[in-house]
Amino acid sequence: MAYEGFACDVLPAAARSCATGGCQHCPSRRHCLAGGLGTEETQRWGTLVSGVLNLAGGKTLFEAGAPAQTVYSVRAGCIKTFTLDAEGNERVRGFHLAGDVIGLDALTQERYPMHAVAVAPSQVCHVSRDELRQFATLTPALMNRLVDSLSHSLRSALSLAGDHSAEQRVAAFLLQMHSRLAPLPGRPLRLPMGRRDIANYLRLATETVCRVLTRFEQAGHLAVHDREITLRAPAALRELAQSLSLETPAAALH
Amino acid sequence: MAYEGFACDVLPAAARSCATGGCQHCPSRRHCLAGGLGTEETQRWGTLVSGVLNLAGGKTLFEAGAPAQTVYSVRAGCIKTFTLDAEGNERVRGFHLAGDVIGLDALTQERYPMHAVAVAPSQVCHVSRDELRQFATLTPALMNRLVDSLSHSLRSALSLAGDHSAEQRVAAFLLQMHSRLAPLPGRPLRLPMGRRDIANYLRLATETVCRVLTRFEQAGHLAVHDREITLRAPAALRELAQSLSLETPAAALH
DNA sequence: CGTAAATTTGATGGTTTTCAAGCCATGTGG
DNA sequence: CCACATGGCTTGAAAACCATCAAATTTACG
Repeated sequence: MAYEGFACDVLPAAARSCATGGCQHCPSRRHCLAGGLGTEETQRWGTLVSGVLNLAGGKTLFEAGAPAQTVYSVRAGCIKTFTLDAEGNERVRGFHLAGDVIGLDALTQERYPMHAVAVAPSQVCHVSRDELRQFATLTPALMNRLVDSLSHSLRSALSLAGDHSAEQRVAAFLLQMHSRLAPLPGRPLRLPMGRRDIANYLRLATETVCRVLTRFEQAGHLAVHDREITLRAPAALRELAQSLSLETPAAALH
Repeated sequence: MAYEGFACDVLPAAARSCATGGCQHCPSRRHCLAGGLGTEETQRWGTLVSGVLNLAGGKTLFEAGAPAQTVYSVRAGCIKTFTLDAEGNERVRGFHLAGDVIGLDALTQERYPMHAVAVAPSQVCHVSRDELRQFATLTPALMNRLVDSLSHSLRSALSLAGDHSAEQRVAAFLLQMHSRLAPLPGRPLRLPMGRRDIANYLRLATETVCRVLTRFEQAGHLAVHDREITLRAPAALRELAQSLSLETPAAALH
């Protein structure tokens, strides 16, 4: 079940703060929601974080339909969110890396609309939905981060909506992962998730993702070693992915 | 340009009210944003409507990037909204029928993110963005309609995001049009838009839409006469379209 | 009535999926 | 330590599906 080993894995805020020095010294604070906040506000933010949860790869964070009282901020690792259709087929909706927030839907809804599972060993911070909501109304900088986060989700959801070729999708995915994981210059990009999840997310067959990767490798655009990928010609990938990002002049509902 | 013949085509609110008896007697009031309001509130709503615009088929209502001071409520006809990508290719984002509202983005943004063009002869009501925003904060029923309208847009946008077969897309489209246009029992469904716009909206080739329609006709699911379509076996279509609607347990961002 | 546009049908080709098999790493039990 | 099973990844061959090109037919409209 979801919270297997919960009690053992959660460090109370005090212990965590003691162990890590609090949010001010969190290694992923720059990417975190709290990133744009001042020192004082960051401390206040730290009091919202009621604990840190360690999740082994494959473990469930929460399930669709469960009451949503908590928003999670990813501190390390990778969480995938997905839905299940009527036939029980998985449908990956997104990957959440360090600094990403999961469960923002919870701000306006009572239940999680998706399942959330750790794809790699991960750490996530608990944040009370109600306290976050309250704090956000008092802190414009935080509210801006929340809105940014939501509109970013929407944009990336819409960018997958178009009919793009397999190469365009994979190229865009690799570039996005590269910018989000930001490996040190010269170091390879290590993808936290497997080919099957990537393919599902991009709405492609697993084999197609493989083939596109080998095609890119043969073209000299990158080097593949299992889940480690070295981008050799990011410009070529960017050219391929272009139409995926330029497509939406502004965030577009209708 | 957008407002060609604007001055001639707009009836001032007073004249319109005189001609039609006001929003209380508008033929599409049940589908309108004002639909859920009480008599008194509907009258107040009527004062927000500053005019009615007649648009011939093919005429532009507004262009992407234009300052968004007005929200439009479709009274009759059909307006399509679309974006243009870098190469100038059109991309249909939605069709707006009687009762739909166009430009709700304008509630939070300064400019229209999309182009809006009448696909068939249409009538649209002008509503001031600022007055609508003000009125909505005072009228919970109206605010609910606004949120419903937005979440409906989001859901339909996401339902197109999936990778579905041409038959699934066309079936879902026809069912949606059938329920929104609600032809009298036994009467055919008259589509306001052409095959090209349908195909573009569904991310298919025009020819594919044609072929699917003839395939449906040969299967006995419907009868096609130009833009008039009679659904003979809605259940068969519903079965095909199922995965498109059941896919999202709840409105899902992430 | 005639021209342009929209719709339909046919033939062809390309991209992706599907089915099938092999490879490789990891882990387990003997 | 090895045999073996497992699951993820990769590659190959065939088929499905849809887009594209081309042309016939119909419809719309000045």
